[in-house]
Amino acid sequence: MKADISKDDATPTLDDVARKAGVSTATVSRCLNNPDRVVEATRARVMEAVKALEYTPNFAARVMAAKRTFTIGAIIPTMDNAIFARGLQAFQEALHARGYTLLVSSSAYRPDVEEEQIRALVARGADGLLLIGHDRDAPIYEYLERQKVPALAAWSFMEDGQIPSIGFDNRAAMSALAKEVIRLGHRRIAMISGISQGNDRARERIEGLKDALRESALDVDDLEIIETTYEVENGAEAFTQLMSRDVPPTAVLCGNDVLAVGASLGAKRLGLRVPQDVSITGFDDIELARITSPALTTVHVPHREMGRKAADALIDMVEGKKKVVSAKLETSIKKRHSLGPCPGTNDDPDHP
Amino acid sequence: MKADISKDDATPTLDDVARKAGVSTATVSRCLNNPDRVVEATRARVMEAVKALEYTPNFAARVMAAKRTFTIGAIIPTMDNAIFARGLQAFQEALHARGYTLLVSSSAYRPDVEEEQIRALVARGADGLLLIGHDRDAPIYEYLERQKVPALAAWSFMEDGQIPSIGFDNRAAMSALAKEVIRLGHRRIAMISGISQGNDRARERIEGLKDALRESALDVDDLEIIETTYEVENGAEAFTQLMSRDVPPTAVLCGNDVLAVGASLGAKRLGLRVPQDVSITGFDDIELARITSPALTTVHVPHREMGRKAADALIDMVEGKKKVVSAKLETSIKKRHSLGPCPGTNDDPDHP
DNA sequence: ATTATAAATGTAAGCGCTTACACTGACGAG
DNA sequence: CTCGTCAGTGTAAGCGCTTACATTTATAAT
Repeated sequence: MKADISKDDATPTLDDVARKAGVSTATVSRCLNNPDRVVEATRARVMEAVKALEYTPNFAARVMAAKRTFTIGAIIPTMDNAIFARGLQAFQEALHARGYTLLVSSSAYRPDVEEEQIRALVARGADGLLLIGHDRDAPIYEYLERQKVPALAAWSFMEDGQIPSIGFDNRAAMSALAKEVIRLGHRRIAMISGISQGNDRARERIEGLKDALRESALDVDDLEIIETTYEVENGAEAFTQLMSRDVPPTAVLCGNDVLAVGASLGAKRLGLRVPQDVSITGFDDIELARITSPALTTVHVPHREMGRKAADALIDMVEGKKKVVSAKLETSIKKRHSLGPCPGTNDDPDHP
Repeated sequence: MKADISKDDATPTLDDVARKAGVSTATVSRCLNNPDRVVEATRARVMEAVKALEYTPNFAARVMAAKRTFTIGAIIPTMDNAIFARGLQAFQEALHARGYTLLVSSSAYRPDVEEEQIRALVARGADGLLLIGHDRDAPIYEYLERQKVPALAAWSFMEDGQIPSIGFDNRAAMSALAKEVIRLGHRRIAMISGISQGNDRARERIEGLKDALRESALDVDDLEIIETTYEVENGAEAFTQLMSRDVPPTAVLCGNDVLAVGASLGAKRLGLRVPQDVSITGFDDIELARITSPALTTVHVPHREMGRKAADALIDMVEGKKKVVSAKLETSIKKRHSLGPCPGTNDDPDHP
């Protein structure tokens, strides 16, 4: 009795499908990629064979031959935090709608790790890359250019960056919020920021606050800023530190909502009421901002819109449709309850 | 004047490196993959060429030839929610430490999307897959088996599942929490659960509550359960609904922290104090649970440990080291402030 | 019917890498 | 001095797919 050679336990290949359908591999390939270049009857036969064999194209082989992966990579600073979650979810949905798959990896806010991940994704054939912000060394942009992998920056807007961006003006947004704080009578203002090194969003937000201070003729040198990593507990600690000063601030602006929630927590521990004793503001308007109490006055960022637009723009770049795609999205101040008039001020501008 | 053929603008290949170093492609390949099989002097020369050319191996080609990708795929129900974030972060870190890359995609809690993503990741050559829970149709497991792609389930433990799991006993954990609730005098108990269809974690948690009820000789039929998707606002709405009953519950157990925070929010809107008027509990112990007020009494799940162990177990499976790796992790009840004695009960068992 | 033209399909050459196998030369044993 | 051994390299055969080009077949115009 002969061994049954055809007992094919391995995963079927294009060749198997072709043989089964009685056509050439080219035809099978066309059925899968350009169905309209194959006559109906043949296509039906091929598709049947595909189904019968449960054929799935080998991705690596396809990539190698076609030099396209329909894969977009995204490298975000962290997954362990909701800041990027919503925008990324929208980004993925939009990609999916256009037939692309998203690969996500995180850099832990470390430039060297980010670079490694960029190379890994490019090596894996990502057709395009979504990066957060603009802060990175020139060589990596050159690398991307050499590899001809288009990249787009999000969560930050820069008119003439090395790569186009879909984002918002962190500086102007923070400035607007700070002006509101100042309008409410606050003069002693402090800030808890994320680490600004290698993070243009954080840096721009700081600058925005300074802009507002200057515009109101307040002394920028008086501004105390504590930089810390994005964790609730760190926000609490920084806040405690700030309030231990001889002349503690009456308003603490935070670089993001996570830090602001931490500050809130710090205030609670110190027995301070927000906003009666001290005002706190956030940035990003993640869900957390709404459900914490008091609910955070913060800068609303259109995360979902940003994700969606970034996806469309990036795919356009990948498919070579358009060139310049940068877009500046509008942010707004979301007034909730963590910001109030400066204590000791007689006149609340909103209730004169 | 002849065109300068050697002006190679394209990305360098193994061949280019080999030529530059004056060796064969096999040697270059060996330098990269089995450095000790090449003599020092040659290796140095090759490495120099690699550096000079800024050579990066073509991933697809490597995969195709070697049939290994050093890539692990993970499919989680959603990224738009912190439940999986921490565990996944730990998972990625552990993978990275062992030289693997993580590819994440999300299924939006939809079985059909999950299946699509599984196939996509397998096609992309994932060496192994991390899946959440055990609820999926048999054919997909057969597919995985046929493709010889090992998979591991996390966030759920099942002794004899189709695939091994690194998780915890959702049922026992919820039962333990419910017993605590009952011990505090609560008799009218309700639950807000995630959609249990296709979600074994949600289902097990419901069963756990029922177990506790039965053990305390309470009528399971009296238990009202509202199922809704994991969003804060849905938790609030479900809570409001529950409290509008003729005989509202005195304790509302939630399928997870997000829903519990929503319930809390609902209570606030209704003017109910937690836990004086009504008790609320969560599940998962994500950061949110600690910072919401009142801080949530919830089930603590060792997310980071789970992620780490899952990574190690999965890699062991991929590398064929071990076979059975299932592990049941311990959970604990995290007592905070959202659970109190039943109102109207004279005796608080903790302060008799 | 005949031929020009277009549509459908087949042929086969890679894509860039790994690896089985072949080869070379140095070394120690006999 | 010869031969077997073996470490270090080279040769070349794929891996499974896409696609330019060649070939065949259908369609339309004469």
